[in-house]
Amino acid sequence: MPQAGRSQEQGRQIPTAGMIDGVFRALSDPTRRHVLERLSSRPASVSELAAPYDMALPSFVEHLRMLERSGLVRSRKVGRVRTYELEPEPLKLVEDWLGRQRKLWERRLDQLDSYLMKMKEEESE
Amino acid sequence: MPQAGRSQEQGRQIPTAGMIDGVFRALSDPTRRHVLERLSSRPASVSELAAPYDMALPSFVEHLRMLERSGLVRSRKVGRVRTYELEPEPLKLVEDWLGRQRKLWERRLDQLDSYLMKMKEEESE
DNA sequence: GTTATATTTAGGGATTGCCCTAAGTATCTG
DNA sequence: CAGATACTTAGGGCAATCCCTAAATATAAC
Repeated sequence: MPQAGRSQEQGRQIPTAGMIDGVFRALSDPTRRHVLERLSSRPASVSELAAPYDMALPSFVEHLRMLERSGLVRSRKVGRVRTYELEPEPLKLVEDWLGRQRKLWERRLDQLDSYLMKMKEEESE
Repeated sequence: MPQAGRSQEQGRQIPTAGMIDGVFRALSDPTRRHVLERLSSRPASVSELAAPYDMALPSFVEHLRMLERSGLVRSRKVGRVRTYELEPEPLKLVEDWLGRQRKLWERRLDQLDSYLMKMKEEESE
């Protein structure tokens, strides 16, 4: 009996250094981001996903392949229909990087602010 | 009297739909991400930034240009030295997208979990 | 079994990304 | 002003992206 639970970790990739590159690149295209948004409500087939786009099917499918290579989605084929669904782990990877980075940036800019504040104080003394 | 404060908003870009593409693409290269990390401690010149990399200078400078096109950094040239510094706004853009997305994904997966849970219950009755 | 449906494969064209070397320009230093 | 320093410009190669059309394959439906 085949299981379908999320607790099953088949095919999950180990977060390589290079993996984050692929996730960012996958996210750099509006079509692919829209597909991900679409998939956040429910899994969908290739043609369902392709319908809104004025693009030849093979071109569109290439986007799906890229999303799958990046690990952001997974697909299974049943009969003649391939269904795609989300895989949220990689997103956390890049979110972590961004969060970490933003904290550092803000700290740095706060330092700059207090430096400028101090300058201003000393200036007016 | 030239101001230096962060409160000055010169050259800030309006968040276009296409801007987020550029930011994600800029972040998709490890060299560029490292540069950003490096810049989170302090501004730096081209050669300071290039030093750690085993790469011809013109190649490296191309990365810097891409970072600047994306809006993630800004540069000014004084004498023969060009200095780069961070520009945190664009990062928030992509962080927002990711945060929004992750919430949707998690909701979706929670729904899946409760669905599977229900299936299991009904199965064992 | 023929026809419609859902992809997939094959191949090609334009643009961009990511690297290089070689030679320039502009500025600083002695 | 001569030489060192800090980039900048010019040009080229190779691979990947992002789009296309035409034709194949595999399943489903009548």
